[in-house]
Amino acid sequence: MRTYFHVDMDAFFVSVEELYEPSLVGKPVVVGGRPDERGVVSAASYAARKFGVHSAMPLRTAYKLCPQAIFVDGHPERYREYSHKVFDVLREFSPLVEMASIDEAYLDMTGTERLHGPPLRAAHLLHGRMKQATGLNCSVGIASSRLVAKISSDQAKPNGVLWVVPGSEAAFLAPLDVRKVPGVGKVTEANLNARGIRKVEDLARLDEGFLEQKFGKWGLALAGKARGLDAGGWFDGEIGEDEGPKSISHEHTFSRDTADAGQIEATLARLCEMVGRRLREHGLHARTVQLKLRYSDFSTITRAHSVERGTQVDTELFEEARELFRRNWKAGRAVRLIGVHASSWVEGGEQMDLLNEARHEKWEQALAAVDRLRTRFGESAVSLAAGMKGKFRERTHENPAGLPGKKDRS
DNA sequence: TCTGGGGTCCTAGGACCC
DNA sequence: TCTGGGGTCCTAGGACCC
Repeated sequence: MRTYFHVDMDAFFVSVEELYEPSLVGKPVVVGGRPDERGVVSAASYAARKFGVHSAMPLRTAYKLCPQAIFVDGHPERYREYSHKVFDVLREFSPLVEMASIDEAYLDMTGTERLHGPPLRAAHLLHGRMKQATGLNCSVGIASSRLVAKISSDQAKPNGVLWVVPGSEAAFLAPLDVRKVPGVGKVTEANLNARGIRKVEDLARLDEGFLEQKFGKWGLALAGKARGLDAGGWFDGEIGEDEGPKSISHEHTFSRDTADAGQIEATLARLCEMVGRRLREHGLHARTVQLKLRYSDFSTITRAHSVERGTQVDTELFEEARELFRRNWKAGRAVRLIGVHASSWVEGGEQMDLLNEARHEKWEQALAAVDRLRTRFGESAVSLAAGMKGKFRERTHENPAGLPGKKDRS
């Protein structure tokens, strides 16, 4: 029998913003951008949630529901910094910690009783220590499987601790909506509801074979989940393994749909620089470059191309991405979003003739210098020439004329 | 002026190889 | 002249998570 904790930070982004701006505490706060921007809510304070505001909701909708809310931009660097602080606290309680996302983690607490006492005591110690060290509230779920620990931390929110005692898993899960099971989203919920399956107990009653037949491999995992088992899906493998990213991507939604090829390609260049930079940071070479295009009607296509040897060079990524764009964009059709996605890592530097090798080396050296400049002076300090071909940057509230600013000159 | 951005995993079809 | 499988890679799309 193992003991797992699932630790989930409460309204994480909002809480971090409150640390920087204490006057926000207790108020309806929406993190994600201004209410007139294209975008969705990243996080809402509990005061804002009372008005029906929740994450993933369009900002404009949030504004309609709660016009008095304070809308703030997100600060990913701040959240990453606090995520590291959270991790450090968790490591005081177990060597086996896995951050499942920026604001939640699994701990394998098996065998830590002599150090921290029984699970409930350890959880309360952790909870207090978290507040003391980071100033943030969290909720802790305790169970014999990661799946049940995750569901239980959700039930414990906000700012609570909940232990599902071994043996009581089925009784704990039975009355919950199927939607509470991680992996059951809108679509699966609707499919299950259409068959009269609403609660986890309805799911648990069903035959495994039936679920497998109806939902394939997923149905089998679902049958296990209904019984509180980790097998399959996101819960395989040991806690604490970090294998690094499997893909790196950046995308941009224009504040207004555009059919201006210059503007779109300039944005594409910028996205390739961002992807390239992160590939270099991780020491990765991508063999596959994928372009994503979303049109005004929200229809979305992806087009990918794989090459023999990988790259981490901005211009090479851009060549691939631009080629995909030119081949697949219907000229004149207004674009809402464009994205670049890199994947399929390979060891770099092999199988290149001497000329290309030299050129490639030069680029890598130049980019290392560019990365250093960007670290010192900010992301927009240096840009690919192609990125400037659009001659103007997108219009934003900071730059209503859409003109290149001081920061854009290189 | 409804619908972000960064990810993971799964499915399914076609190419290609043995 | 009729018609195997299995395995892997590539591509496109979709569900889901935070």
